[in-house]
Amino acid sequence: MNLKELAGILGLSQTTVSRALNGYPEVREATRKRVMEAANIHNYKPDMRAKGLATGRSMAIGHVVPLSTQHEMVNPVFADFIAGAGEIYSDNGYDILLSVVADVDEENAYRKFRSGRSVDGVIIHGPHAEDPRIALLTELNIPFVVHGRAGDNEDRYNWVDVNNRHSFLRATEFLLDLGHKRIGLLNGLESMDFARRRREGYAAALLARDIPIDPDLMAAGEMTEELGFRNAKRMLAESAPPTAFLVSSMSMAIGARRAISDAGKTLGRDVSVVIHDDDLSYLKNGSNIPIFTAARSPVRQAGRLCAEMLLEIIANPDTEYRNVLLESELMVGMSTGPAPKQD
Amino acid sequence: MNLKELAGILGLSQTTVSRALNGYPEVREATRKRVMEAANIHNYKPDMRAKGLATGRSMAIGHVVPLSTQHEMVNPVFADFIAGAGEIYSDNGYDILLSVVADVDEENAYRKFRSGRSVDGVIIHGPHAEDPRIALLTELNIPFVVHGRAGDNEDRYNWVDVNNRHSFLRATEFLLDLGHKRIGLLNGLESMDFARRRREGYAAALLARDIPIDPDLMAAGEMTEELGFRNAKRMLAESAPPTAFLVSSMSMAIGARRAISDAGKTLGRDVSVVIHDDDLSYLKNGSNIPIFTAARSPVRQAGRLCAEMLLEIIANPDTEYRNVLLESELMVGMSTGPAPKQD
DNA sequence: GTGAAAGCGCTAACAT
DNA sequence: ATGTTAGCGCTTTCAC
Repeated sequence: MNLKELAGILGLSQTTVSRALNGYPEVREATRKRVMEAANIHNYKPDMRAKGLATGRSMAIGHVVPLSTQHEMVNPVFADFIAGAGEIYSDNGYDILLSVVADVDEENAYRKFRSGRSVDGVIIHGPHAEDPRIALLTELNIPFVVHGRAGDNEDRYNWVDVNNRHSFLRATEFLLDLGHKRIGLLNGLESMDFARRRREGYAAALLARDIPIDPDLMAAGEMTEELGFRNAKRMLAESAPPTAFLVSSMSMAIGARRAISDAGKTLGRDVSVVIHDDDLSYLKNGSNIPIFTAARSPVRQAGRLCAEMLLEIIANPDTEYRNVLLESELMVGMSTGPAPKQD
Repeated sequence: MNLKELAGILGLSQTTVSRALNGYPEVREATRKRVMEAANIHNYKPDMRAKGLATGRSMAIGHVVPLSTQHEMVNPVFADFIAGAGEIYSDNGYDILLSVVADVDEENAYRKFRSGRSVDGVIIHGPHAEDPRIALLTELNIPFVVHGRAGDNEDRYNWVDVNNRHSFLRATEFLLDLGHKRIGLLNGLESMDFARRRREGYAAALLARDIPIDPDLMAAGEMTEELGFRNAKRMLAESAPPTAFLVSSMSMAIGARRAISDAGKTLGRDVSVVIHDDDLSYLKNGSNIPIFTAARSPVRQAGRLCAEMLLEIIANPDTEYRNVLLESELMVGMSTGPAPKQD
């Protein structure tokens, strides 16, 4: 069933039917009602491609998922982000066009989005410090929002980020307040913008209290359980091991937890602070685990905000650059120590 | 840059340029070469919508992500599956069209795929026992492959599944061989086909050795760490607690591990067997954790196979129904007990 | 081997 | 308030 057929049945022109269906004001209400009903009865739904061809819109948002040749891991926050953004998209009739590509082909994927006119806008995931995609998409003139930030030109593009620096500063202060002096940092890859900011926050908190920064207590790498385990283990084997860990993801925290347990440390006194995604269910009960506080990073909410921002930009391209800085939420899971300082 | 412009530059007709670009045989090689080069230089890429409109193909595969109103969790294997399928898709010029919808709207999402002609085929994720989507998609006459199976009409649709029943049977036998008599089952929601099969495997292994099936040792629910923790805790508190656990996902295993640790059990003797996804990095070192063997379920590989199968079906619609049954791989992570029986 | 023209299903400018 | 017509950018007969 297409427009022509439907119009034929109704004894109307395609134009009128189209107008009635798309809410144009100049059609009589009685006609609109009749058209709507017929469309329902015959289960008419427009061909999105033809619609796109005619209007220049595709009603889809592009997300590129790079599969690294090095470390084959899908961005762990991707699913949660999509869940949040997807809510907004479907409320507005948009779909997601996913392009899974080898990371070396990423640029080409965006170019194809552009020239194939297959999307109305894109979201950039996992920005590096100084990310080339910003310049590329600006050049391609395709509306985009960055989930995160890329370096320091923060006023030259649209973004939604969580305050990673402040989160880690706050979390470090919290550990310092508990009396810890040697705090191990298990960070993500520091080529990533978020990891760089996290380290800055960590370092700033230490410096503010004149505690020297020990390179041996800092590790950066992929956020896997394996690396969390290995790096924590290495640090714990040093002559002056850390008494607490600041961890950059759930997986690493689990690895660190294992290393702590292997090293025979008593769980109640070892502390990890983890900043990560929405699932912090493990905090909701008072069990005896070394992770007892976390900075909850609202990934799903970020997804919603990115999507809202992008749709607005698409609808109204000439607005100023916009951005949102979310605060993560410091959560306490058990009470073996004082509550975190709320600032 | 569109076809018309490119043809203009070359002094050829659109037809010839189109034919040259799409590998039709009737164009002279010299011409083809000239066209290809010009296309490259001017960075010509076809408008996919127009192409789709003309050919009837959209070069996209639909995946529907239902967001349950009850339990807001994204299918945990989704990211890994997409990574595998995405490889195949992008090799063949396909993209993924993702529709995130409230689960009650799922049927409508497929209907929109159909009438909007936005996809050439779909993958069904997380099939329930007797899944209505099979009938729906068959009726809509849209090519599809199921990741998993839906009930017992296995010869009436295309599917790629892992042998859940056999995995859990084998894993249970393994625990029995170690001398365990009371084995706790922490299963997924048993409305899901895979969970039902896993329970069958578990039950069959016990029955074969005349071990009664104790309902108190079986739990089914969402595969979260929280539920793994709670159910393991409950079982461990019983008068005759389990001496081993069979766990249906990584998250639940982590929860169970915590419950075991809380209960003060010695780690070396408590056993969990987990069947889950690709990331089993935690097994690669011999640390002292209660999870020491796992059935590795090749999600990414399943993604590849589903994608390959679907593309073949799309290319050749009149083939017989096809299916692939993958075996999970039983892995041993530490050697506190005998190696698993390989059968 | 190449080109002209029709058409895919829709929207939008221009009538009436 | 409704209809006519001309595209959107591509593929695909049909002609030469």
